[in-house]
Amino acid sequence: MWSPANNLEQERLDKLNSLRARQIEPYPNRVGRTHTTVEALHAFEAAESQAASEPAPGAVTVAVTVAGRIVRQNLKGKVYFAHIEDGAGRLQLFARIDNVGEAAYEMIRQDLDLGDFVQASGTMMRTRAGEVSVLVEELAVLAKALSPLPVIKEHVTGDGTVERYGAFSDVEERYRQRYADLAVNPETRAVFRDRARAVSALRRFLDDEGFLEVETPILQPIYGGAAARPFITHHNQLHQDLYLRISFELYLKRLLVGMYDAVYEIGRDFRNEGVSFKHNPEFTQLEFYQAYADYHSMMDLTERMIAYVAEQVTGGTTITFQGQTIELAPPWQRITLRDAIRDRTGIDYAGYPDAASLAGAMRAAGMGADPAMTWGRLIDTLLGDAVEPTLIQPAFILDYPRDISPFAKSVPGDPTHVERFEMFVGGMEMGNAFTELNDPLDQEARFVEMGRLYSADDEETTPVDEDYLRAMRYGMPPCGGCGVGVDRLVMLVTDKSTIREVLLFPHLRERGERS
RNA sequence: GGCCCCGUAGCUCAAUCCGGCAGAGCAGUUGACUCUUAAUCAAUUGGUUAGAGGUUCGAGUCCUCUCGGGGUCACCA
Repeated sequence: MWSPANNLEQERLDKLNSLRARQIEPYPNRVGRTHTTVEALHAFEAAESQAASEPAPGAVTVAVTVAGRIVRQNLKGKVYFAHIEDGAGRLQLFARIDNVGEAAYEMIRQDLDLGDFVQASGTMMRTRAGEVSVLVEELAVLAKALSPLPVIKEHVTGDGTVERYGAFSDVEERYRQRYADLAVNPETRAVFRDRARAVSALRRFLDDEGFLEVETPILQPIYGGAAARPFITHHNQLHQDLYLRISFELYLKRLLVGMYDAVYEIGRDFRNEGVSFKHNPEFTQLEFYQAYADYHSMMDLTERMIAYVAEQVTGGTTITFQGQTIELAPPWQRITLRDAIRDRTGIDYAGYPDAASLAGAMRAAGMGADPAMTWGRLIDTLLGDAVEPTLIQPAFILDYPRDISPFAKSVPGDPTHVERFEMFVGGMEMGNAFTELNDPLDQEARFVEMGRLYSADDEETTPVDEDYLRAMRYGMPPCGGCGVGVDRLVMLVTDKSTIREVLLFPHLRERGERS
């Protein structure tokens, strides 16, 4: 059973008990709200301007009942001012002992705290200072707050800018108690409204392009579609270990075998790996697959989609990300991986066709090169170290080494490369796409090849998915597929430098007693 | 996982360099105030300085370990 942790909570508990002792229910079941704060304000302003246009202006009477959380209060002798906030906005309450009576005024004076939810009934008016307010006739507690929220004071200066004092800014506490962060920091609420707008824009765009939204298993007997360590869980009754999915890829492509032309899924992937400013153990992924398409048409579609999302969230395709101006309107730069690496490092990896010679060239250029890495992994290292950080403006990097891309079709006439692109914006990888491999025998060979290449670090092996191969043997149409990291996309359009700022409840290590 | 930085009242922060009574603002409490809006004025409560151990006459401060967070590197398509 909870008990007060400090005098602030003790005093609030005393107030709650005092209310109950006077037969005032601090958590009533029913609310009688007639207007949101903003509706009340607009109703009054409309009535005011209508009255002003009439020949003989009379008193404006707009009766309302509003409800919200007390975010500021100011007791001034026998009058009381408070601002309440609801999901729509803020509104001032103005209560006088003459209007509400002595008993109610005593409750206001003694028992109300910042953070309490209240309901106020009265008529709209304007204070002498000009602020539209509710002249309160009745005031009721809707929910007593026992713990104090962080206190933030705001000062609106002459030019309309809001100065804030004592903002709740402790990063760890903001994440651990996101509800408090959201309650007191409107800009945090704005981030997650923007996130919702971004996700719904993705859906709208793909729906309009004729894609079908589907849902595939999160619990999978065989994981695959990416190189990542999975989370393992267990089904008790089936006596079966299951994996939390690391990608949707193999299930979505089964659906193309099943004759859907275009499908997408937005959902959670889980990867049992380190956390960083752009990695969380669970993250939101968008994957979409289109039959009769290839990676060129996926590029066209993807750049239009990202530009659409930016436009829907920010109002335009030119955005500011971490101090840099980024233009997301198509067309985006397209450059092969080989050219991009040669531009940045002077190394043309085509001249070093095996891992040993490439690693030697990298070391000669002063770069680290893990001797255990395959040729493709070395190239991937070059991409990550030398190319990725330079890609601030949106760019597609094309044509990847075959051995790190087991689900992509080869470039015609070039057995060492596959038709694959990754897209980068703001120095971050935002997505990954292929001309999807639909040759079942080649696919089987790739599984075997991957198993051989990665037997050393077996946890990242892509296991052979026999059911997926069976599906492909029924015939899979040529298709393009693309995956987009939704969290990173949201970082981009909300100008946040870490993924935790765009996750409502980012993963944090468990903490002991303090809470 | 390595390295660096951080953890003081409900919130935001001082005091740490160079060991010497643990402070301020907001919030709270009491009082004054019938148009305030960072309201104001007066008085006042509130601390296991993240935790454990050590050095010292004396530790928020120095040392060791633990916990948590941030950054960075490693890892990670």
